[in-house]
Amino acid sequence: MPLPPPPTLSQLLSPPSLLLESLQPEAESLPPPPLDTDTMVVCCEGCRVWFSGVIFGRQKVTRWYCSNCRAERRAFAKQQRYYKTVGCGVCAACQIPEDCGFCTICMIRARNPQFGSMWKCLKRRCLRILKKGQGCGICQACRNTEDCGTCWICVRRRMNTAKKMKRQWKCVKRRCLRKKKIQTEKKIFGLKKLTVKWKRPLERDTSGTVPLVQRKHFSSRRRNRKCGECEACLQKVDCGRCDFCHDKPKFGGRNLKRQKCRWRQCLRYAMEKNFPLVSQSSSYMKRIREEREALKKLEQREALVEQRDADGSSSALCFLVPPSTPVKQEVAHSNITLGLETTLAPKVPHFPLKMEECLAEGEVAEADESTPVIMEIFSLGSYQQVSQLDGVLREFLTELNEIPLPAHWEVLPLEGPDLRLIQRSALSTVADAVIHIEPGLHFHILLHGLIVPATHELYANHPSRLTTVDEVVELICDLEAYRPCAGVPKAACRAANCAVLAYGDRCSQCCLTPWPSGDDL
DNA sequence: GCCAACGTTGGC
DNA sequence: GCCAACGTTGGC
Repeated sequence: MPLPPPPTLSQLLSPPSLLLESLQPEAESLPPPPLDTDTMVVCCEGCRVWFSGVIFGRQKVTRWYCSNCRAERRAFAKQQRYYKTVGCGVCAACQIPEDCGFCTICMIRARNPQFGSMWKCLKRRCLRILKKGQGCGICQACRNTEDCGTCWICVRRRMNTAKKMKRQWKCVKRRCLRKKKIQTEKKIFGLKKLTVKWKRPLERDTSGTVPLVQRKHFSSRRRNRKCGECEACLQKVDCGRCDFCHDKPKFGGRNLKRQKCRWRQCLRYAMEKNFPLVSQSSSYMKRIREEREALKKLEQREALVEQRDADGSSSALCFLVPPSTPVKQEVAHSNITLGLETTLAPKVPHFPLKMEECLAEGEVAEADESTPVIMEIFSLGSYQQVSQLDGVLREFLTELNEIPLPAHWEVLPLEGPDLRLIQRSALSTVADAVIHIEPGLHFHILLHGLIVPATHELYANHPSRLTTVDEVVELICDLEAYRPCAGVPKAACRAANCAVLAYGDRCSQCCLTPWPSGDDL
């Protein structure tokens, strides 16, 4: 049966609502009024025109629309409802005669034929239904159903037919006009404008007493993102390997990203911008880790291949230089690495070493940021062990080696299927505690060889699986709030169900166990 | 909210 | 004018 033609917006808009007519305040195109709440001059959220004489009564209104906009919105909503229930009958989706049988809705319906009939097969859902964030759906641009074919986006799309455009650019003539208008107004009347206009006293100083350097810093619209002192700022040569370098024309790139070499991006600026969040923001940490990891993987692969090519030997050492250390410095570091490998390898075979581990306790603190840090050194033997590790744990190992672990925690040599972290410092309350991360990322904790029972509150306070390095760090931080139960080193004093970790001297279980006489201790 | 893409700025 | 790269836009 042919569908009735869908109602047009103009049909839906006529006749105008009588109710709205009666409520219509005096419309004026006024400039933004002073912020006086008693004047009741309100800006319409739809057309952005200012109206005076608006009465809210007791209603709490956060968004207000003028009568025309309300009518438009109601008509639009009605039309959308129509598209959702009946469909426009014209678009490609409405032309499909049968359900696809594969979409989520069809699958659910296959399992449960009683499933609500109002849910349409996703492939048959009218294309004129506007999704949130797509635009107002009302303005002329939103109502255009086809690309103009003449704007620069359309032209470029035509030119790039062989090489598809990376992003799905929207035809200029189909970009929501209202969205644009609102954004423009926000810019004009919003805080941004004020912040641009406002000038620091230093900049306003015309006496010439302010040093040029300072004035230059504040007068620049572009913020100086260089401290000029950190390792990254002192690096004058692009690495030529990172994604931003690859983008540069001098490295044969297309100049699309136009960003500074990753290893030349000021470290202090990054810290200043993000420092308060560094320990809290998992997304920031995630981003940093992902960036570092992606590059490190690339360098790791290249370093391995290069070394194998150079040595022609399967026992070649794999040197991993931190990303902040540019390619040109690799030779120098290689010498250091060789020395370390030779002297330390027998003591800790196949173990990823960090520079801090090669320094005496006091020296660690003295090693500043500029100290080149060798992220990982391992022989092919350890490389093989790493590769034999569960895939997920292997990823995890890489991530753990990327982040600074809490003081004196380190990853243990790979033995068995678990990834293990140990507290090395004898001064720590949980010295020698070992966190075992099992394949599947479940974990358990051992202290002096005793397993912390699964009933311990520590497990309850953390996810059963450690899926991010942040969770590992949080676990460590929590763990360090405990100390070994007094019963741990003294089996005779230990309850059968000793919690191993306690807040006080003894866990609650051991507190219930009477201590034996001194002779038994 | 993220990030690719790109307009634009500012140093040279 | 060229070029590096900052800051914003807009699709996802």
